[in-house]
Order: sequence, then structure tokens, then C-alpha cells
Amino acid sequence: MSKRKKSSTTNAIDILHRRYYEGRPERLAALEEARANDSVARKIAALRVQAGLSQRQLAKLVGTTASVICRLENADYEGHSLAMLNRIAAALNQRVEIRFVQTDRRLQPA
Amino acid sequence: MSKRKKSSTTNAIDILHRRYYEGRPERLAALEEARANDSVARKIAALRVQAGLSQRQLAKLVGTTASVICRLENADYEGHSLAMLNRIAAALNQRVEIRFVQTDRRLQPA
DNA sequence: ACAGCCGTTCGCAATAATGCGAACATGTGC
DNA sequence: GCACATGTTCGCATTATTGCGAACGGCTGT
Repeated sequence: MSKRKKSSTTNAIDILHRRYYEGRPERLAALEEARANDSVARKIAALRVQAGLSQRQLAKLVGTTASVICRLENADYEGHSLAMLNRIAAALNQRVEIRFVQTDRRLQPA
Repeated sequence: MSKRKKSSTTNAIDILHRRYYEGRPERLAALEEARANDSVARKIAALRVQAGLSQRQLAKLVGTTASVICRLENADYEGHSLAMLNRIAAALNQRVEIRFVQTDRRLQPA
């Protein structure tokens, strides 16, 4: 595990990444979790809008209320369950697919 | 849910599908949910074995106990949460990726 | 102004997942 | 037999998510 800095990076994100996350599994996990939550929230919202539904309409299809949908579409929400994702997916004629992908290599800029 | 259903009839699955699932969103959802749960359970187990870890070892990495891991690896378990999946993924140097894919047409055995 | 729909936030009860230890059955090697 | 490790199931306390109504601000059209 060499620590030599090989590339003279001018990218601030890389620097910040090295400083705050590299070698800190907990922080990396928290980062990934936040990213995942945001991603899921956005996907739900996108799917709903794409289907031309309001939160209340989707809520009715899913069998819940608008406040619940709103909560799910919030990027900061951390309570996503597969059960709920499946219910939403089923209501929108979709299915949820879950994959585990390696994160060994460096992450690329979004 | 039955795992082995290899009949000689080529359209038995189609017939059963039409009879029990078509036009019944609730049953379709339940079917998909069972399939998804089984899939997730298997993926967790596969990842753990692939990493050469026992349930207790993974539990320690994740920050829980072996009984919890065992529960997660059970195909009938319905309580999968993104939080737990992320914890497991992080412990195994992976990240969870979620996708919604359309299931408009007839579903096909993988 | 009014009615209507939109997304959003709050609070709280009810439900469900997690956390944890204990115990069991199985298999392996000493 | 014994010790050890594995996967498994059970019960129960703790924690978190869901369910639901109510209310708010914003926006549109009448």
C-alpha cells in the first residue's frame, strides 16, 4: 500500500476525496449511503413524473398516502426498504433490480 | 415459492401465469417480491462466500451478529432494507446499485 | 377572493426490522 | 469422546419505518 502521490492532481474533488475518505471505511460507507439514498429518491420521482402521476395518484396506486411518497422522494431519506421499492415498482409496471458492484478502483468524477 | 417447476409442457408456465397472475397486480407484486427477496438473499450469500468469510466473520465486519446475517441470507426473508444492504456492501468493498426495469411484457424465466 | 391541485412538513400510533444472546444440528479433526 | 467451527432457529428488547391525517405555502384558473 504505497502512499506516493503519482499524479499531480489539479482536481479538487480528488484532493478532498483523499483527505477525508481514503482509508476511512466508515466515511466511505456513509458517502456511498448518502449517494445511494439520493439516487433512489431521484429514481422514484423520475419514474412517477415519467408516468404522469402526482404524488397523491402514485400513493393511491401503491396503497399509501402522499406524505409517504414525498418522504421517499426526499434525498435525505435513509429508510428505503425493498418492500416499498417493490410496491412502487409494481404500481408502475416495473421491477426492482439490485446489483453489487465493486468499488475497489478509484471512483470517477460524476 | 417453488423453486423447481420444470415441466415438459412448453406453455404450462404461460397458462399458469395467465390464470393466476395476469390482470392481478397484487399477485404479480407478490411474485416479484418473492423473487427479489430470494435474489438478494442469494447475492449476499454469494458475495460472502466469494470473499471467503463465514457468517460470523461478515457479521463482525458489518457490525452485527451471525443470526442477522443468516436471516438476511434466507430466501423467505422479506425485510431487506437499503441501509443493511449498503452496510454489507461497504464491508465487502462493493456498492449497491438499484435499477427499475420495465416489466410490461410477459416475464421470462431467467 | 375562491376553489382546486401540487409538493411539503409535522406529529403520533402501529407495524416491522434490527440487535443480541442462547441453543441446536452437523461436520471435522484431535 | 471431545473441542471447534459452521449454519440455523428461537425469543425478546430496541430501534426504525410505515400509515395517516392535518396543515402550510405556492401556483393556476375562474
